[in-house]
Amino acid sequence: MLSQTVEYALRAVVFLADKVESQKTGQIAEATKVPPAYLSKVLQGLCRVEILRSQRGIGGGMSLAKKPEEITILDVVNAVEPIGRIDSCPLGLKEHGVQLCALHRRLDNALAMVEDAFRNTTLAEVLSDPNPSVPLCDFPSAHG
Amino acid sequence: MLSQTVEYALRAVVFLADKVESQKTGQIAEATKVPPAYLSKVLQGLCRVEILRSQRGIGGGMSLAKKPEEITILDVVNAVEPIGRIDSCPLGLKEHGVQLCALHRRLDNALAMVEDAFRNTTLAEVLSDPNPSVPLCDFPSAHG
DNA sequence: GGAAAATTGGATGTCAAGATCCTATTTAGC
DNA sequence: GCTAAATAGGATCTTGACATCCAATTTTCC
Repeated sequence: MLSQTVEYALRAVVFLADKVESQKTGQIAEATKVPPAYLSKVLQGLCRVEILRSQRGIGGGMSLAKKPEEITILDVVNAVEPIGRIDSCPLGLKEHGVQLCALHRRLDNALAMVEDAFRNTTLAEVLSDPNPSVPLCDFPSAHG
Repeated sequence: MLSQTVEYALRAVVFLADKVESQKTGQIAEATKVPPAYLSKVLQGLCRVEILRSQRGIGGGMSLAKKPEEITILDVVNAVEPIGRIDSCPLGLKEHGVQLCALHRRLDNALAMVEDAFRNTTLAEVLSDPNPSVPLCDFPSAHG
């Protein structure tokens, strides 16, 4: 239900949120197990919406454009593939104004719950979660 | 975030939940504004999991295989495109057992909320919703 | 200024979802 | 049994998501 690209993007930003220096896309790709060439495109997209910042040339790479406390899961998801809330009748009929029918209102409520959950979770919260499994599952807690 | 096919399937079952007689796929397609040939395939899938029942020949068509109180949104969604809960680390690492990391646990929690919401909504509830917009937006309340 | 290191972006390939069409099969009614 | 009405299912087409590759551009360091 969540696209592969969203998953890739989230892995990358979580990985970067833990780092103080910029990281090359190759490093990020290896750590997050994402195809490097494809990850490159995904990261470009995240740069355009200013979640990431890129630096070319020697010593360059990718880094967060904001503090981890200022980036939410929703920011990342929306940059890649918006949740797609239902804001008007998908059948296109306007007979009932903006009010959704029972079916679509319930579907949209579910989407709203997801959106809220994502909006209320920052990268900082993910990193500080007292979960014995470290983010991305396979990283020892080597920060830097 | 919800696939087009899920939307089509839900429209069809909600439409049928309101009918006592079986409906031809062409009628369903027209009412729900879904491409007829494609809807046919979707309905076939719903028959296989026994959400719908089909009847060939003159006077045949599609009808619910169960009472509207016994079919949930989740039943329909799962028949077409399962929610895709995250039950193990997407990176494939097993170092931390079955425990998800902070990122994936939060993503899975969001999926769980959707799953619960869908499991707790039957077609009967959708139909009896006191919403001024009738289901599928454009149907007058002509039952039959 | 030249070489090496990195991202950028265009072109292209692959595969599954979405969609269509046509024939086969089943069924009701005569 | 024959015919008309309906679904079943196979073959095919189209489009977008996912993915790869390579040349162009920017940047640092010497």
